[in-house]
Amino acid sequence: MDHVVADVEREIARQLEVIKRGAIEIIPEEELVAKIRKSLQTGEPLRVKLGLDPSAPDIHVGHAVVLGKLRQLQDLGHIVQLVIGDFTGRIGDPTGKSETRKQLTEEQVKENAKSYERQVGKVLDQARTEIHFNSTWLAPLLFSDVVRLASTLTVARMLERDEFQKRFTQGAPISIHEFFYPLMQGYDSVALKTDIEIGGTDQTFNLLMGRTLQKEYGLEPQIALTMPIIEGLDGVQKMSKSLGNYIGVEEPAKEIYGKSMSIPDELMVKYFDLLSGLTMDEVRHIETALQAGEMHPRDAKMRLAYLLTSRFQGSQEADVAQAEFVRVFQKRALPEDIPVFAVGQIELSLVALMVAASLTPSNSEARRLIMGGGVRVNGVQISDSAHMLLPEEGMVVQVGKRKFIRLTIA
RNA sequence: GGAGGGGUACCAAAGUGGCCAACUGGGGCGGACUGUAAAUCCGUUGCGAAAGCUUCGUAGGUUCGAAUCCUACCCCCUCCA
Repeated sequence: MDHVVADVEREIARQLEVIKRGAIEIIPEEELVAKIRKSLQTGEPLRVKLGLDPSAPDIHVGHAVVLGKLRQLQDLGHIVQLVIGDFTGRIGDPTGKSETRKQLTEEQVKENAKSYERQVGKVLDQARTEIHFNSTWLAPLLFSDVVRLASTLTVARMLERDEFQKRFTQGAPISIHEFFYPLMQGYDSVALKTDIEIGGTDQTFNLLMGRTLQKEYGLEPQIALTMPIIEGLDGVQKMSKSLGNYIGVEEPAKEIYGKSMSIPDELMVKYFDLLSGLTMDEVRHIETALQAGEMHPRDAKMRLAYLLTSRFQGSQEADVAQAEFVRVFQKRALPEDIPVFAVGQIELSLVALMVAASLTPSNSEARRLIMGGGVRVNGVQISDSAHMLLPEEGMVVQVGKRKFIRLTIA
């Protein structure tokens, strides 16, 4: 009997260690220990929830931090509840921008959910993943239910949320309905009897709301597990689709590799730590080697880029992407496969060609680029914006560092 | 309900009858340097080959001419109730 107990304790310690790696906060840790113990004793897996925004179905590397943690939890035997916020999405998350969201249709929601499933499948274990739509339980609520929900919180309490706090002091608008967002998200945890809810640190308030509401409804409160927010390619703002500073998990290998190479050096170790899949020790090793100047930052970053690419697109693709990167950016040679653009063999202006091949969105833009020295034809810089050219088979037009087309005579 | 302030390009912010397609900063893009890093420097940042056209919350109006003046409307903020 004694060693059974000892085994349980050892297993708890093991699980805790896995869960803690890379996490910012576990609120509260003692309750997590209790939940794990109970799970081990009853054989019931813990339910770990993650909320997803239905309107932006592009999973990026920032999400992968959280997804990676979920995967670890699955590997520990627990269950993931993905909640597609199809109802919440109609309200808009109070993270700035007061644009009212357009309501998604049923089909769009279904489609986006499919897309999520596919992308998330790159990281999660499908067999241990449940997908829920929160309209299922939110839509049927009566106004009286909503009042009951709302009465659990005070305005002062609501204003504790960073985002509200900030906007309130800045005199920026806060709509009343935005207060419902955390309430709804919290109610999701009530409906699903969630044991652990995971999110970025910016979600802390919402995660705690789940605890509050679960207690209010006589349930055992969930644990809030927060993960670091990862900065995007600009190195300053958090990675997000709307800021355009993201690496999408479904992007072509070339893109993932290239974008990874463009992250600032200061961010490298963080990326290694949270996304590379390397052990703590390996990450430490790279970190010290970099600090000591024993490793060229470029080489470290290439390793990172390779690991990220192969994680999402497989190692074969990663090999190709790396070789391509070396060829194009380090040896300044032409990429392997340049998109081909068919033209007639008639003289035409370079500007017109660039627009026709959608290398640039407008003629003005094309002209600016030419005058700025950003355009090459067969490797020769063209600086005359009125430049005319007679297409030849195989002629290569390059715009900037990375946009190429090869002409073919139609 | 009352009083006051405000809505300018991707963002911030000047401009208050012509010199404004709109100062400046940030961001973006391109170039030099390099490691598709950072820092720095240069150019560029509504559309159009140009003439010119469309832009300053929305709709009208005054004027030879408006982002700037008038009218109505919409939205935001602050204080009072």
